[in-house]
Amino acid sequence: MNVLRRPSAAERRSRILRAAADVFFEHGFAATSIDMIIARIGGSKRTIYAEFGNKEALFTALVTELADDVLAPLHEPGCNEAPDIRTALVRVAERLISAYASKDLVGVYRGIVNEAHRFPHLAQAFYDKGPGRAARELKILLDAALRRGEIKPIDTAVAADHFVGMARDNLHLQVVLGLSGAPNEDEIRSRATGAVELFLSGIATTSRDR
Amino acid sequence: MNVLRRPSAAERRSRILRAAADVFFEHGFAATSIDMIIARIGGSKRTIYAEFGNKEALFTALVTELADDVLAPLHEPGCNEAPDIRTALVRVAERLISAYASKDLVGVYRGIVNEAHRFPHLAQAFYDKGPGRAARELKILLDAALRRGEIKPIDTAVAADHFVGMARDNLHLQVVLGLSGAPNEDEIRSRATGAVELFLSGIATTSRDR
DNA sequence: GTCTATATTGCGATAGAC
DNA sequence: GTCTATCGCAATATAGAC
Repeated sequence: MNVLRRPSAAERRSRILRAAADVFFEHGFAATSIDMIIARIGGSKRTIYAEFGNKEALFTALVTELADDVLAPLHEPGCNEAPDIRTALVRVAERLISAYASKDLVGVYRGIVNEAHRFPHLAQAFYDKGPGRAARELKILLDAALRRGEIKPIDTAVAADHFVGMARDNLHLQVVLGLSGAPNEDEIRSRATGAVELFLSGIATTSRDR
Repeated sequence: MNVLRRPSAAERRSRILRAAADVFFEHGFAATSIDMIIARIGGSKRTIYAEFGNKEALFTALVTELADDVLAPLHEPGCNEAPDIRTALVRVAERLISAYASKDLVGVYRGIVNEAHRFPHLAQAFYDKGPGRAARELKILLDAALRRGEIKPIDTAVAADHFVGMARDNLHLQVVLGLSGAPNEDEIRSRATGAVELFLSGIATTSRDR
């Protein structure tokens, strides 16, 4: 049953995390046993314990690493280097909406909501890395636009929160509740431009029309 | 420890629901036993089973009835009878924000996110009664304002979704994740007017300044 | 209190790396 | 050949269900 080549440490680790994610997301933290993960990928419990230490650490690792992967596009260099605030916001909104509707982030979100009392530090880390960081970076973007005179003098931190809220939207909620699948490219683009249009025409000094 | 007067059926029912809510919200559906509820209010398991049938039905009842209670202010008569769209929106936003941050709604939300796969109909009902209904009623409000010429010709359904998203906001997320307590009156009012200002200046035909 | 499930650990055997 | 990671199984501990 063994493969011929011994997989690298990184391969092994990510295989474990992928399988663990699938099982944790389907059954929840408490109802997931290490054996269920082993059943999917083979190998020995000892390998998992050697790599992660214990079940909580495995859960923590998969939550943080999966969240990092999903959210990475939001912080790519070049993300903030748009010619104007409108283009920059559309780009951010598309990535936000897409991330919020992704299977992995929804799984992570559900897991954290379930286990927030058991892993308070994890809930904090999730918020800081996701919506918190998005709002912080957005505030920087807005401050720059403010200096360039592109937007009205408003509280940019509050505006950033509103924007992230709009991007999260009822669509994210429907996905979290299992009422809707992931949106397609067109839907994401349309929602992103719509949100930016609404957001911008509110704070732009020059009130453009659609 | 017993009271002299036998409580009415309605009193008994709501006492059970209150206790059940507290226990379910603290431990989650799976980890809650009927005995834990009995331990809080006394009485017999038979009373609960006679009233609700089983654990799932009890959970369903408390989720729907608590959600109804929390969301009732959103649908009160008079809510839509404001002199202008701005006043109406502020009123709606305050009630939305307040509801989203309330202990009961957050508890219900967590429970449903946990058990969405077990109670798909419940997730659907929760969405329809809460964010879905709010967006529907908001759309009616916006359509009326549109006919009165108060706002630009936009897709009012999408705009309503955006508004509800703004109201839900990072604040709601922080409460759900246990990172923040309920906001006070001032914070709610300030967030509501801020969101409406941002929202309105985007869609109002006359671009007012703050 | 008993019983079951499962997290966690111990250890000899083995397969690939070198 | 040695060396090391991994495997497979067995054993221990413990928490919760009944």
